[in-house]
Amino acid sequence: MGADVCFATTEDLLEYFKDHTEIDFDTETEGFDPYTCKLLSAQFGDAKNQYVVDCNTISMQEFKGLLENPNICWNMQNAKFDLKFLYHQRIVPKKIFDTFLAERVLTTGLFRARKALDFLVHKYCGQTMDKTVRGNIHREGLSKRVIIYAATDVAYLGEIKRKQIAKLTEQNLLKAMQLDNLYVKVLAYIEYSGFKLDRDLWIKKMEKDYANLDKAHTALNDWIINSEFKEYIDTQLDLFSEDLKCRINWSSSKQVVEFFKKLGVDTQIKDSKTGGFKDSVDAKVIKPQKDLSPIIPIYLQYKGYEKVVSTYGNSFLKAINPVSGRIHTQFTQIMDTGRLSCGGKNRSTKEEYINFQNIPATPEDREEDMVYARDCFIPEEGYNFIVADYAGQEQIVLANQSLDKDILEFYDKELGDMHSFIASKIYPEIGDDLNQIKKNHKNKRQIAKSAGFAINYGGNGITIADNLSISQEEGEEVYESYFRAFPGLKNHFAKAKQGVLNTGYVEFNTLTKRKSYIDFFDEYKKLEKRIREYGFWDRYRAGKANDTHEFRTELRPLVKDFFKYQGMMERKSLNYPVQGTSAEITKLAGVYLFNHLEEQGQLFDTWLPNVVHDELLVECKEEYAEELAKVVKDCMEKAGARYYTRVPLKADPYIGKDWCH
DNA sequence: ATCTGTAGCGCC
DNA sequence: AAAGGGCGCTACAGAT
Repeated sequence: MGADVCFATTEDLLEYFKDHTEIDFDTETEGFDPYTCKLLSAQFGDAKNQYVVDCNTISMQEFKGLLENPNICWNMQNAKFDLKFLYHQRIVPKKIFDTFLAERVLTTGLFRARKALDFLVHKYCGQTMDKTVRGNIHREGLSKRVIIYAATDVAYLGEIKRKQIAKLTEQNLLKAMQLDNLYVKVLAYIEYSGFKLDRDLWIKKMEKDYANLDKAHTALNDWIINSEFKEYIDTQLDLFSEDLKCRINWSSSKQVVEFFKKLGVDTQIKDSKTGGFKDSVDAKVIKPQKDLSPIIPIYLQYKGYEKVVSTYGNSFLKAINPVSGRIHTQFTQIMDTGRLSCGGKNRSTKEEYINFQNIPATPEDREEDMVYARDCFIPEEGYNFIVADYAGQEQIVLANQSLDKDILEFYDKELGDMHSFIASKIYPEIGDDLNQIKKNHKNKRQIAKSAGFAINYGGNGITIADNLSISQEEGEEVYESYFRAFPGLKNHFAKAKQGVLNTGYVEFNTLTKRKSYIDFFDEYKKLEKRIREYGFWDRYRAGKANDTHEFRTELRPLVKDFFKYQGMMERKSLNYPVQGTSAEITKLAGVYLFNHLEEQGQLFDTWLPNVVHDELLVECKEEYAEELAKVVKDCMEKAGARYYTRVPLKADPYIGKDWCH
């Protein structure tokens, strides 16, 4: 671009933008962490003029009024990043349009739009951005070419936004986009808040985990050394040692498979990728065979400790921020179902981020003297946690979406135990006294529980049979009776399946109309076209009968792929609306809560350390806790009611010093 | 030494 | 014809 660089004062900038209702905004920083890295520049712009503020000489406080002006929408690419640096200056913009999030909303399911702006500049403006200057910002300061580079980052945002809004309108996605543009402020705040880890307790936990792992490891090796499996004993003694050694690396599933087969364990499972069989020492495969040999339970124990030692170990300590003393992780805001994900690694800085969404839940029956991972997450001195999750969030969303008469009855009459209720519907002969079923028909209740779970995720009779280790026929029978019992659900699911096959996307709900697009839909349609060609099935049958080359190499794989894709789409069509709408409800609850904190002046005094799909975690001063817990409950239920009123979503916050669940 | 794919498993 | 949804991390195994 024919750039013309000239000097301007803070007053010039404020004067220029005073009547703007939208401003393109970006920052350059020393790095990714607002606690340890400085803000270098801030760029304010529109299509005509861009201002580059040197943050070394000018305080961002000069622009606080502008940035917090409620009439201005800030157009940003990946706003979460810049927001954290603004939060660090206690500046909270009111309205955001994030071109990165808009792109993800437009292309959910297809591919994951990246955070770099150059892709969108190319896609929407046909321009190529020169990113080579970026690396020099730190070294050469605000030189002319750096100024031009920095200004370029905000020159295109307005144009991208307008073109995105046209597409969002066309695809009926404006509301989904609005929700995520509201939520990005919340998610930035969650990352900025961080989560306090008790370092000493975590070290104690690691020591105990290591000791347990070591004990299990020794037990495994001793078992081998004292066994008949001489081929796994290393007899080549070390010069100064008389110890025999076990040759098996217990962390290698390949080696353990080999040994377990010799032990007589059935390691065969179906490979869903190839359709053939493969060997596995997955816990769910070998656990049912644990009575075969005492080494199997020891191995399972070893695997458990290996997991907590490796995944939930030293990386957590390394992640503690030297300035805040807390762990600040990174979330991704829009995955294929609109859910968040968490964790990751920065490719350039090698920084590793902790996944806050899969930290082991503390078991009900705590072992004496054990330290569990969640025990180590604590509130600051004088603060409390408020832990709030939705009760049966996905189940209730499904009830509202399917409006199945009998499922509604369960909620209307507050019958209590869902699994017993389903059992009573599948097996009418056991009556409808749910307490009695829970006590006297444990097996049928277990079948109902497992079936309900599988079916909600698109499973079928065979899945149920696999899960319960019952015959295929029995599994099919459970599947059939489930849908006989809930015809409304059956009808709802049939419509969902038809929908995705017709359109190539799954629409989550009627409020936001958020969609997840099927990335292999074109391929599916091509296969479908071939299969629908006149005479295809005659050729298929003839080929199959004669086992022809064409059948093996062309016809069979084609049909196989066709049905594989169709099955995948159908299962997504059942699950995504439930999972995705639940994610939206949790996001909206977060927005309501954030707005409350902002209005009450409680931001930076009350923290949001984590969010896990259906759960919000708040950290506030002890004296706020009682009242704020009510607000949290209210925000969550209000968010639920924005989507569904037929069966209300409920939340019940817990106040305490621990992250219990 | 570094990368990629897979198995296995943690959470909802 | 296949046969439960969504994620991310760690170890191994095999490759470069």
